[in-house]
Amino acid sequence: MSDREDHLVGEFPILPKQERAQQKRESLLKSGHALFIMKGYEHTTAKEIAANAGVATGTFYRYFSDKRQLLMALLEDQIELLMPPEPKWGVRDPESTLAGLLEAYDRRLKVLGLQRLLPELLAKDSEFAEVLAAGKRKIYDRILFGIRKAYDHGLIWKDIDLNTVTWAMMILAENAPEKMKQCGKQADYREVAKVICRMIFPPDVIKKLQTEADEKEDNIK
Amino acid sequence: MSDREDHLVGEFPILPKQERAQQKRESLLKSGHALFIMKGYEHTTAKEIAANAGVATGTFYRYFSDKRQLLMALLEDQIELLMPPEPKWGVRDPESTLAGLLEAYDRRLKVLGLQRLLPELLAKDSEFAEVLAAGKRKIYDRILFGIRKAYDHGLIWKDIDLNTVTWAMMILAENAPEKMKQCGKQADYREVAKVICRMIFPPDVIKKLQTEADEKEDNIK
Amino acid sequence: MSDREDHLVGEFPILPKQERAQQKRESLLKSGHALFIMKGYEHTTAKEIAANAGVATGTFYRYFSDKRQLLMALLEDQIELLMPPEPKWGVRDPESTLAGLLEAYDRRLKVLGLQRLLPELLAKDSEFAEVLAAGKRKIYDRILFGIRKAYDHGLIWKDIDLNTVTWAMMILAENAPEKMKQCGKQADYREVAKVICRMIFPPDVIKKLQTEADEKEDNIK
Amino acid sequence: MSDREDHLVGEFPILPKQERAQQKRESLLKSGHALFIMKGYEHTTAKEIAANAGVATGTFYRYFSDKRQLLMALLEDQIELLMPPEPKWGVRDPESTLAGLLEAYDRRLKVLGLQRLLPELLAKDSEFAEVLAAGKRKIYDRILFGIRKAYDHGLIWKDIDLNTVTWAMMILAENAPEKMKQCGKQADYREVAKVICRMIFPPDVIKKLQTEADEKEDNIK
DNA sequence: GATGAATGAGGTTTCATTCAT
DNA sequence: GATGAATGAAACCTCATTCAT
Repeated sequence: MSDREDHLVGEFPILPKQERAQQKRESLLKSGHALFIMKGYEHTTAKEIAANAGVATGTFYRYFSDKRQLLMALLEDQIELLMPPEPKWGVRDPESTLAGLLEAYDRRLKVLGLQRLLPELLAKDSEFAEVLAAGKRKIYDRILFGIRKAYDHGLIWKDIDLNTVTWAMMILAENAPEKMKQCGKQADYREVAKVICRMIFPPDVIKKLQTEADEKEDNIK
Repeated sequence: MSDREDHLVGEFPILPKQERAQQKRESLLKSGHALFIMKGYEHTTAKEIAANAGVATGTFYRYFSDKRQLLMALLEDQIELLMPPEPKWGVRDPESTLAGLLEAYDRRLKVLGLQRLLPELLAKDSEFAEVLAAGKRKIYDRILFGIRKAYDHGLIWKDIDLNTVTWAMMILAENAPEKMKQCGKQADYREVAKVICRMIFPPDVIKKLQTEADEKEDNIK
Repeated sequence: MSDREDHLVGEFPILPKQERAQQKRESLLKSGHALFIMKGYEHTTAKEIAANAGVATGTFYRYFSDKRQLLMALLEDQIELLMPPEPKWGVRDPESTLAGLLEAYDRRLKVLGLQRLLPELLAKDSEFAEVLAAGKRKIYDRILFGIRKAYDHGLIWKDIDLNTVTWAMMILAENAPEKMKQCGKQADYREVAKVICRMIFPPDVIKKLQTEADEKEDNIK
Repeated sequence: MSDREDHLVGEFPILPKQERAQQKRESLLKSGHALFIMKGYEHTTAKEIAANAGVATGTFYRYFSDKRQLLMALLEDQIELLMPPEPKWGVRDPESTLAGLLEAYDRRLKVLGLQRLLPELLAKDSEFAEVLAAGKRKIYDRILFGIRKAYDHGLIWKDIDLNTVTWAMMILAENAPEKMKQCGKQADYREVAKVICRMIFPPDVIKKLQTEADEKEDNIK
């Protein structure tokens, strides 16, 4: 029981330096990732993860102290991937910009896919909550940064709370595509983007940005 | 729990059998509900639910065939409660209207609280998915109905997809308060409402509706 | 643990004197009998027996201290029924005599049907073993008595152990019909009887007895 | 158990993995066998079998999917052992022949001992019934084959049904010794054999075969 | 390092029996 | 007396984790 505490942080039992070892670690991560998404965290056994990765059960525990830690590693590895590029709002048609971002974000989300199993874990495991919150916070900060710049350029509603818009954007980016798909519709990033734009930009700004964008395009031609 | 105590004082609790049984069922549901939310579905055992409800393990199985069915019952019982009242968009300041709706929805959501644990289950249990989707669909339909009426009255952006706005509203209503709280901020329904309004109504409509609302208020005074 | 001993003998909790009570007792016995045969002793629950008898679970325990005791009662009630009538070997064609006895015995065995579940119980419960052995012994004694009389009349092989023949007869009477049926053949009591007769009577006796029997029949005509 | 001790003394037990596993399987089979016979199938728990075999509960389930399957394995493994050697009826004193066969059969039956618990299972588990019936059928066929040869040599009653005799023999072989022991007598295979012989062979054949056998014996002297 | 058999705690579920109504 | 809901011990089985090879 007392050695439980040790696991909480989830230190590497061994730093895999060899090529082969790295491969095995990767293989376990991939296997765990796939199975967690397919069957859920609780219903995936360490044995399965190992078997699916082509190694023995015991080997699992050489690379991860725990089933829990494997999930942790997945989160840490992959939450980075969700970072959106810094958006340039003034540069071109904001709806297109946003639609592009949404699609990219959603594509990564699909790859990640882990969010499905997080809610249950959050309740039990505050560390997960922290790791995840940290990741979200980073994304949030980057988006907020972009929003703020746009705000300073006068592109955004004067009388709105930037934090709230930012959260709204993230929430929509995370959930809209899945929700719509659940209802049988293909996710239409363009439409979602349009809606979000209404949220952020006053109509005249949108028009102006679009006109500018069209002109640039014309110039290019 | 508190009404248990009542019996100790005065009248003998001659409850018709059926009623006692109902009470026990309720108590199991409540217990399950609380534990599911606190510890997650997978981490809650039938034994715990029973103990927490003050009954023996076996009693659990008199009322529910298993844990899954208890959750099912919770969902079916409670999803109705989430139905928002039909909103009257034209009647008064839309931001206030919306803020009120959001707060009410969120309050009920807190009571429900189950959504936290659903994602993991949805993947494996199509029946859950169906029950839940049916519930969501109903809410969606009601919101869409309100939106459409407003649209017909020319209150809403002409060039926007009503389905998308509706989904966006639902998603924000479901997630915004929690997300914001996760980050330490008190949920500010008013701000969220404002953001959502920008999404739906063109600025002039908002202004007009607010003016009308103010006038009405003045008249009342 | 100590009160376990009390049950061993299986005293009646209450002597049912009323008509209705008797009926219920009967009904429980019948129900238990049927279910034991259909599903086996271990796989039959007290609840089922009660339900099938049309009474409440608790009522079962008013009439029987135990599931075990119900089986006991069945055994005691019914083992009597297996007692064959005392056979008159010299009187008529022994093969017919025997075939008749076999068929009757088998019919009662079918009605009883409990023998199927006894072997397992014998191991655990010496009391069963005793009750059953007592019953068997009685049957054995009756058969042996008949055999002995025949022996004294010189009808039976001089150089054979009467006990052994008697056991052989009982064993064949108990098992032959079922075994043959298991293999898809209709039980042919006549053939079994013939075989048993060879075991008991020297050929000349059989011939003599048959001739006498035929003559008697002729006389009747 | 006793060979456990051996390891403590001298050589290190480097057994190839597979062999160790085999040993464990055997040990579980043996343990299950013993407990089934001692306490009956239903009254034996998987945990007990494991404990008695000196392994953990979980280990049981590595080797057998459940109790039922262990019994199945016992049946399949051991039913072969019951196959009697092909009897040579004409060769020597048939009573001796038969007595020998009976004793051997019974000895194996004692080892097997499982028949005690089968009846209850047969009713509910058709697979058991099949496995067992198949085994019995094989034995039956072998006996019948011997009987038929003897019949063709004119050694057996002309007017008797060979199937019936065969069944009768099997039934007696299976049950006679146990039944007699139940009644406190030592099983007297010789007497049983004598009785069975009367069933099969006409008296003159028996006499002839015995005389021949005696002469051979004399010659040997 | 790698292996996978072994462990045993702990979850799920059943059912003989009791007991308040 | 009758009822059937309640009890909780005990069976079944799984799986995270360890450890001998």
